[in-house]
Amino acid sequence: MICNAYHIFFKNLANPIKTKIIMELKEKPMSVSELIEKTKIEQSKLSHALSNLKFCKIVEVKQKGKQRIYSLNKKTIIPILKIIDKHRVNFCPGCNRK
Amino acid sequence: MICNAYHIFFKNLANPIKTKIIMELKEKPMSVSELIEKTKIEQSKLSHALSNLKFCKIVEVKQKGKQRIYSLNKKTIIPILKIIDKHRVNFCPGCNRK
DNA sequence: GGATAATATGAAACTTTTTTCATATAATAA
DNA sequence: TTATTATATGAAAAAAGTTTCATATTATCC
Repeated sequence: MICNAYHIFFKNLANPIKTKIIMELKEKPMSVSELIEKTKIEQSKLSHALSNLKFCKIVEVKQKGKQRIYSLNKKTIIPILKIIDKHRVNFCPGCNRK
Repeated sequence: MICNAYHIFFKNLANPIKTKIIMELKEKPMSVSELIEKTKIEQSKLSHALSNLKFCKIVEVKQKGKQRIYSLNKKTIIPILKIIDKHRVNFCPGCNRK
């Protein structure tokens, strides 16, 4: 997997688990255990997902003792989420319901 | 399929055929036959792809005689593509090679 | 109305992603 | 240096997405 095409990057956003992680990390950097607790996503699944997100530099990691603290690349992700929010309001009015 | 989650929208961008279509429509609105000619994507494949893009309002269609003219929702898509271009320059320097 | 051109659709086959599960690794504490 | 906690990894199974192919639809021209 090489991140040299748009679609590789977007695969990370095209998956509900990965967007859930992103939403959580939007709040603050977190260790994996904290993410597990907040998202209720199973450990190994989370780990696989984080590994993809890291690959495309959507998140980055720092070691802190036994823990790894993941943080969001806000510079890229926040503006994208904003565009989608707008898109839904403007073009998918029916789509905003749960 | 309901477009009420980020990841549904992004599925459209997470696929090389769909991004190819987007790149083509960035230039100008086009009929399906014109898209076939430019992209060399097979008719039915193109049609399926366009149907998803349309669903999420990434493209829209207008009938013109027998033809259907597809056009890109530039308001949403152009800014997103720009963000990714920046992202690659800033965070994935190794990823820009073909 | 029938023929033709342009595009869409449905379903099965195929491919790619995700999930699961068992196990590995790495850091710290005892 | 062993035990424990935190996280990662690989591979097979399961699920989801894409392709293919045959056929349907729709608009126009005759």
